[in-house]
Amino acid sequence: MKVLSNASNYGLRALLYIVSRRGRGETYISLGEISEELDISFHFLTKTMQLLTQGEILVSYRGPNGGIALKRPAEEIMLIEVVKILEGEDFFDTCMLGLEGCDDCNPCPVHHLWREIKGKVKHDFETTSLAMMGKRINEKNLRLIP
Amino acid sequence: MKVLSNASNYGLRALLYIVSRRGRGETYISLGEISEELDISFHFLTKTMQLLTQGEILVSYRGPNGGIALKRPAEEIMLIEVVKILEGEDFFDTCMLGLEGCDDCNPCPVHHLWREIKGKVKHDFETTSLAMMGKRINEKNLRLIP
DNA sequence: CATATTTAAGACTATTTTATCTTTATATAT
DNA sequence: ATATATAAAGATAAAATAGTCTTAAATATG
Ligand code: SF4
Ligand code: SF4
Repeated sequence: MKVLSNASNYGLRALLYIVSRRGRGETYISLGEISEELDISFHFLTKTMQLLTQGEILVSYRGPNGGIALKRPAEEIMLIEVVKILEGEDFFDTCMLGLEGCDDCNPCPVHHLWREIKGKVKHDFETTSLAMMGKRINEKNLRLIP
Repeated sequence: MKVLSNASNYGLRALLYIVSRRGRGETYISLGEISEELDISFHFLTKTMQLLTQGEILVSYRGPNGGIALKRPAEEIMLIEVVKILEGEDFFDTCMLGLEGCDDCNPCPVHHLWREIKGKVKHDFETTSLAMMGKRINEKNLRLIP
């Protein structure tokens, strides 16, 4: 059961890497460092992070000592915003049986199940900020690599 | 957010079509009828249903008036069995961030969220039988097509 | 037996996702 | 100025998923 694409996985892990390493003094973190630390293909990661830069999550700076950094406070960036950029705005419009053009009034046989599941995922993503995750990672010493 | 492949979607919809139309007298329902009624590619559906036949969910019969039928009572077939055949036995072993080799003791930053979500999906699939769905479909007149 | 109907099997094509490689643009440092 | 480090952009390749087409095997019927 895969709910996120690899691109999203990489993007989220990279952001979590950044927020969990804040305060070490660096302003920009290079994509080379992230791809190496997290063992993610450099070029693929680059493309993914470009989307987040275009999506106003990150700012980037070229040249020596350049890299990427959060554009806004980590407290203000909810996971849902990241996911919507990487997966598309319609991420939560998809359906369990792949049907279309339906709502609570015109449900398919699994709508009641799907509604709850999708609701929980959406709620989780809406209420979790990068700051919360960063704190959690450091406090519990959680891993970002296999 | 897509949790099931197209093959699973088609397979489930076909099974639901069968159980919601039981008792009309036919023993076997042809793949041609199903693919037409549900607007699913005939050949693709055929391949999918072959997996379910091999997986002891269906029996098939060739020749005129042939088709497929449930091998066991609809009460005994839980959705999880179907999904595991079509998606693989490891369907519930995948992870939110795509990491591997982890469990409750070695969690990644989103493990607590993922655990709950995956648990609910698994529980839903484990406790829902084809018979329950068939009854539901007929009682509430639910649709299987877009 | 001959023919029509239906599933089984597998080759083939198309699309999407994932990954790699190459080139370009921009900034820094010497 | 020149060399170096870095992100941006885009071309190309590989792999996974989805879909189509062809042929074979089994069965029923006349
Ligand atoms: S009825 Fe609900 S679960 Fe089914 S396809 Fe529509 S929105 Fe999705
Ligand atoms: S820690 Fe949990 S959610 Fe994270 S990758 Fe492992 S099993 Fe999946």
